[in-house]
Amino acid sequence: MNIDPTMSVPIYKQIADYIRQTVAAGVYRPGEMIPSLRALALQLKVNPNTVQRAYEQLEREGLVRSRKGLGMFVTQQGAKTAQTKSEAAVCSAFARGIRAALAAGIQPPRVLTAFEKAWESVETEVRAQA
Amino acid sequence: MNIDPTMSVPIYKQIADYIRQTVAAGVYRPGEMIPSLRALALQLKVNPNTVQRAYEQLEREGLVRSRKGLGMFVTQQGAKTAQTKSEAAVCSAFARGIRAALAAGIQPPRVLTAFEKAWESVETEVRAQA
Amino acid sequence: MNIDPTMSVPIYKQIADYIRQTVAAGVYRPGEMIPSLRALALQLKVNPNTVQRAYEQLEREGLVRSRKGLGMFVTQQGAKTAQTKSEAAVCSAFARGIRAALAAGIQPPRVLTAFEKAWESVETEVRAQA
Amino acid sequence: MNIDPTMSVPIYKQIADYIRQTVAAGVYRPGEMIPSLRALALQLKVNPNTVQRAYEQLEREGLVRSRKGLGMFVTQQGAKTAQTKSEAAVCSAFARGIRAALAAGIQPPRVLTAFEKAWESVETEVRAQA
DNA sequence: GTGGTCTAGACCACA
DNA sequence: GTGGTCTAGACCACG
Repeated sequence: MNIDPTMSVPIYKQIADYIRQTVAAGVYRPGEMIPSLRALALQLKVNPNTVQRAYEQLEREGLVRSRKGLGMFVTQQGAKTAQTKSEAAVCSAFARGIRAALAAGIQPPRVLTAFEKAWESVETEVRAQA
Repeated sequence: MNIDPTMSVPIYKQIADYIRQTVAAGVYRPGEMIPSLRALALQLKVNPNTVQRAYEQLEREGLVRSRKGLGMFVTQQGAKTAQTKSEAAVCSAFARGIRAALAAGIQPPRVLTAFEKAWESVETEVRAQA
Repeated sequence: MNIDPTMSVPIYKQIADYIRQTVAAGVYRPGEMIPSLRALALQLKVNPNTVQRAYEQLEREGLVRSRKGLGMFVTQQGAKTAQTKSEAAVCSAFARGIRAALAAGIQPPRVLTAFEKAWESVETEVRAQA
Repeated sequence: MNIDPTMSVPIYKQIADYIRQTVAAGVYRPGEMIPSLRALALQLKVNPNTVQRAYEQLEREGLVRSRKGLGMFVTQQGAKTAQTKSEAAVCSAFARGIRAALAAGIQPPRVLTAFEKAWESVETEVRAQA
């Protein structure tokens, strides 16, 4: 997992996004526990309050549920919720891009080209990490 | 033009993006003046300082050049700069979406579906405005 | 540090120049935090917004990086950037003087004399402060 | 004569500086008339008010004196005044550079190097114009 | 506590 | 009229 404290995206959001994507991808299944607050804070070398804030948001989304003294557990509908949320985020990012493109007078074919270009650049990133 | 003060994107950035897209679309051509600080502030019902901040950023990007007592003028390379910047913003939005999709374990075909869905939703918006 | 609000150079630029020189001189090293907005504003008796404006410029130059909730930190290449920028500013001031001198028909030997005179006057200032 | 309306130096100051340097260089001698307000405005394609402002400043400096209906004439002590003023401006530019250099921890030998570099760059400019 | 944004209103410099 | 700077004071987001 990669947390970059220098990015403009706040740390707590990076954490929440990461957990949500992980649940959506099926790494943590309904009923399973996600990493404990303190363990994750230690691993990422961030303030426990920051992790807490991320976990609060996930709980508000209904993705996980805290059981006192035990930890945070993925809810039964958690996987589905995570998938829906994640897909909505993806759609929203695409919509923002398309809206900006049309406003700038970029023609539809060129918008598709931009999409392909973005795709390739992401694939290159992924390969570089591996 | 639509400014939404409730969005997380700061107002001054929304204004800068709007002007940049406008220049990219050829509404204001090199050598022409963009709306005066106060005029735009009145129209958008925001503080002149906020518009100024947007204009400062555009000047830093080399899109416009300010002349005291006269106004802000689109530079010769302004149109090209605006197009490049705008396209980069579009690509970046797409890349963000794709990255999030892959992280959430969404399969490539479904990513394309999401893109098409986003496209349609934007088209619906545009029609609604017209 | 001396801020002179009566000078034609805007205060926020004086502050930015001061911090840049400080970083160039090695007072703040890469990874270290520069004074907080409010602290510096109090010390200089200026509005925090004015200091912020200076800090924004330094961040744009890549000298520092802001982390919300923590402060502004000198980047790894910050020291080098600061030195380069500072030296460029010095050269530019000299060039402006030389250009003015030649335009006024001052002969090269007298330009050198003027430079020596300026040097002595600065040394006198420095001694006076100490 | 070169007036650049896009520069940060205000136009009226560019004009005043130019005339002052010209007088210092002996192009216009005491008792001679400098170009008429309207003629210069036409030639430089600037607002006559702007030229007027430059001329007002020169008159305040005691460099020229207006004779109603005739024009602006270089005063008897005008040449000397212009030379003094010009030299002071040169010294001041040098002093600013030296002050910035010392503040940035640049060692005296390197300051001299910067001065030589500036000199060469100005000479290159001059040759390019010719 | 940190930085970031916004408003209201002032004053200045410039053409 | 134009843009540029500054203050005072508010509210928010982040750690």
